[in-house]
Amino acid sequence: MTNEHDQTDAKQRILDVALLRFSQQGYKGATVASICSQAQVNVAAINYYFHTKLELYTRVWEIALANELETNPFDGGIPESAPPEQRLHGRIRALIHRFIRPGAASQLAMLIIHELAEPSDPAIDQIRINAMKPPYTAMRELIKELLGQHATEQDIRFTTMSIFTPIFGLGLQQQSLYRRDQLTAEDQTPIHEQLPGAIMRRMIEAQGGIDSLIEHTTRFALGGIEAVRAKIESQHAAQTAQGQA
Amino acid sequence: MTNEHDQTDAKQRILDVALLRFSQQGYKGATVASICSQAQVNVAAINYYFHTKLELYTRVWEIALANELETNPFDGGIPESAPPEQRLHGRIRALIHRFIRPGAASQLAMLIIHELAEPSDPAIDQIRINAMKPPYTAMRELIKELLGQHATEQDIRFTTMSIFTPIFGLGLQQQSLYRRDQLTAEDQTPIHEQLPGAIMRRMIEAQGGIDSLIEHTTRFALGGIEAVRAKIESQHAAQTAQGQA
DNA sequence: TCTTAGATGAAATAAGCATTTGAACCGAGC
DNA sequence: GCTCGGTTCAAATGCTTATTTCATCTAAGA
Repeated sequence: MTNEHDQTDAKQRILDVALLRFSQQGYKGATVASICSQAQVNVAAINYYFHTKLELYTRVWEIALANELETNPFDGGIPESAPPEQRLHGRIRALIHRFIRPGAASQLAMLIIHELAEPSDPAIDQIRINAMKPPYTAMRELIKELLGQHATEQDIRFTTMSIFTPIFGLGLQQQSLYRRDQLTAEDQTPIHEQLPGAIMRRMIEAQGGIDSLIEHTTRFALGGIEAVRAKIESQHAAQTAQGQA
Repeated sequence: MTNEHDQTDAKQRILDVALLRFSQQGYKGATVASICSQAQVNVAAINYYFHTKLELYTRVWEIALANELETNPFDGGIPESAPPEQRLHGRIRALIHRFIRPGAASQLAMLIIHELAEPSDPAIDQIRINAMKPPYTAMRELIKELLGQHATEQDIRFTTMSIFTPIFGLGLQQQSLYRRDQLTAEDQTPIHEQLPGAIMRRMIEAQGGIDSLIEHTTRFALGGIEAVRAKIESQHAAQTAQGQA
């Protein structure tokens, strides 16, 4: 029978630790042995409760995704009725908080970044798509609205990419630096502190840094959108004129 | 004595193959055994000529960096005397060609992306900085010029990041998809083709896609810069007015 | 022709990893 | 008290790695 009350049961302890380690170190980086030792269970327990490491990993993704849906709305709390500029600001704020906020980036975001950097197994593709597509699609629709009715499919996708990718990319850089910190022996000078990404990290970690980043990213994005919109309209005007001639 | 003329000598064959494999698969992904078999040498040859895998890897970085400096100028061939907007366009074109152009991204760029995704060893930090800092610094100076004299350090760095990171990030996404292609068994439907990154890949690989991306990125960047510059100037005007009051 | 340093090869070594095994433990129900 | 199923454990297994060893080959110089 189950061993009920020795603190939390083994299965739950494994899940808790696995969620933490996979999000910090990725699938390969977090070894079965390290997870088990931290969860204070024998290695055989993983096989007993989850069959394989990969199955444990998919459980962790499911949990992280469920946690995220429960706590962080994609729209940053801005209602659909608000003007699109304000909704963009809300979404960018939500994304930056989720992917970049020092020490508080969501575990799902960290899992996504690890998978982006180092795809682990096709088995989790479907759940990965479930996690990534909705916020992307929502952003895409918003961009479409902001670019106006004459925007082509390419205009919309390229613009969405221009806004999304730097946030992903910056999150990745932060994680990369974190992993390098881990790798560097204590007595060594962390030479990678000279990398542009490290300077960015210091700015983000400074007082008010994350809010400045949100403001900057929103402003930059709106400026970029405006430029693309201007091009779309001038193109459309030219085509209309030609059509009339 | 040396075995001179059996085609090219073993050391060179190892270097050629290693450059290829490390840039495609990263440090961990490219195994000593696979490199040796493709170079048609015994595994002992790597130890004989290079001591360790890590030393071979640093040689490869040195070679990739030297190749890059020889063939691809950072400025995209636009002279310093050209207007800054045009120089930005040249730099963005050079970066996109280097990091994203399908099938033709430079080996140095691919090495950089792999290191970003999965840092291998502090031993190559210095050479990595040598490879990344000059183009970043050059871009940073250009942005500074475009933002005008009242831009703060933070304005400059955030803006540079907004232009640089999407190009890195997109290159990373392309590599990530490539690696996932490798991982997926032939008889399986590549489900990851539904990911936003895969759609982007198809657009880039289409006829004229890469040029459209360059045009878009430049336009978006200039729009973003303009928005940041407007904020800087209005802030400065407000401060000056306050100073006078 | 013989010597010898350089180069190559097959096999051994050692470490890290996920997974499996089979015995031991433990507590509820008979 | 005894059994029995769920649970835990230490140790073994089997695979993939980089690295080492040492015997063998090769060709230039004496």
